[in-house]
Amino acid sequence: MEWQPVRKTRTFEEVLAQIERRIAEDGLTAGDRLPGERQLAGQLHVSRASVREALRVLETLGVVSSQAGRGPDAGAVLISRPESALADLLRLHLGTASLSLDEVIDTRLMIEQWAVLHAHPGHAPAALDAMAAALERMEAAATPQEFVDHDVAFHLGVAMLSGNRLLAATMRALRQTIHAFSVAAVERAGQTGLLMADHRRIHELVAAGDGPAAARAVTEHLARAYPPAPDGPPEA
Amino acid sequence: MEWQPVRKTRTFEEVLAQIERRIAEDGLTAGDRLPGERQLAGQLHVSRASVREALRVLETLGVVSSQAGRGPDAGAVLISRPESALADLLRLHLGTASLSLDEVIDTRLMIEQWAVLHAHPGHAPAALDAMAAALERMEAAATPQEFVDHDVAFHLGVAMLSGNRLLAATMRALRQTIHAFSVAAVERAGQTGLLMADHRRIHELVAAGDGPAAARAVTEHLARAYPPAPDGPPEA
DNA sequence: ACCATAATATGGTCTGACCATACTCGGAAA
DNA sequence: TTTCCGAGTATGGTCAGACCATATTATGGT
Repeated sequence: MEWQPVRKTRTFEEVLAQIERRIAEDGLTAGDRLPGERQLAGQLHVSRASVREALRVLETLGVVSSQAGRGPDAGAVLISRPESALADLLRLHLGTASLSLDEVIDTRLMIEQWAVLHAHPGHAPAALDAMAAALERMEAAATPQEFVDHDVAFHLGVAMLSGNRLLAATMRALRQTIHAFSVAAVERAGQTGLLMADHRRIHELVAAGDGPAAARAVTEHLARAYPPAPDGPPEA
Repeated sequence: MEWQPVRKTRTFEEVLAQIERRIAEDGLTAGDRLPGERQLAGQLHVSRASVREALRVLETLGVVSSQAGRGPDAGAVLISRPESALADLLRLHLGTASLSLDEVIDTRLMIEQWAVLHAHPGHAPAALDAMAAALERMEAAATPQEFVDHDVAFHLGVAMLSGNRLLAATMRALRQTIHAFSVAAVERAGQTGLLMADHRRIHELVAAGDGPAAARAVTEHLARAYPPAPDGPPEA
């Protein structure tokens, strides 16, 4: 038998847990501030260095953002833009090579099909509203950038139809990548009329509760928005 | 007009970049070691604290793992087990409430159904092998813990059928959560005979290339493995 | 040859200090 | 009175040096 090394927890991990707990219990949200480093260190009876290591972890996790020289109110700010951190994470995990377009699109297709087929009565209305709002803004968009901004919001709304936060989180995690791909696609396509028609159709079908038809519409839409995959597998 | 504050890079970020560069240039892989903290600090002419903050970031990203007291050969080890970091990320992003069982199971179901329906001829053989190996080990498992270890490996194999690394990465990200849930489920169920029969059936159907039937089998399996959801939505 | 002990190097932590920045507030100038 | 400028002050960022517990390696005695 082999002895397991007891895995003594390092103090910054304890600090991390306490901060997380505090965020949860106090219901802190984006924009709220944590106590200053010295204050935290004092309250938790640890050194400032340990507090800083914990804050560094929270920062790479995309939870807080620190800024020097802020006034007496002070401390790390809670943020809520985890996408980039998650994207970095994925990039690092998958090795040097970044995700292929196919992989991202397939995943998108999977999530959106699932979402429209499993729209949850309790969550769908809010998602439908978000989709409708995104549609309006898309119409008024002047630049491809702007159009894609709202396009992403629309598809995020689709992902939220089922009320499954994990799906929405995954979609948000892919936001950056999707955005980059999409701007290129829209600029290549030039006109957005067909895409908008697809969007409206999807929205209508979901609103009418016709999941299967919506799923087909989603499939067609993604096929139209992104080149039909020339062929030839990327890897040997 | 407002001036952007030039965002002076903090020294630990510079350290981070240098370490990443070094890893890439020297072609370091899992198991290789970085120089010790003091040595790194000396070479880069920064304090040990800055080096440690950088290492903490790399640790959060799942790139390295530090361990105290190792001999003169030294430093942080390169690893390739990003799952826990990703899991933490997701947990934090989704707010104070952790994911519900339903959300995790639904996502699993979505991924596995998609995977068996879109098995990629180039990637499926390797995944099938992994599934078969996991099956054998599951039979020999003595404890629920052990059984679940290989069960998770089996389902990870399922997720890899399509060759989409994003799906596999997501499944890996959920590994910890699934593992915890599954141990409880297996202990509750007591006997694993039915589950093993499901596993074998899924493997056979995929091997035979019958995606639709495999998808149905996956659905049945997950329904059997996890209680049929009493009812009553968790949130108001 | 073998095993227990000492030496050594490492990560983990703490203390106390200094810097540059950003806010606050009081007093001088309008 | 109002406006604006400057000192004061608290913050995050960084550093140097120290101590501890642990893990590896040498050492030395049996």
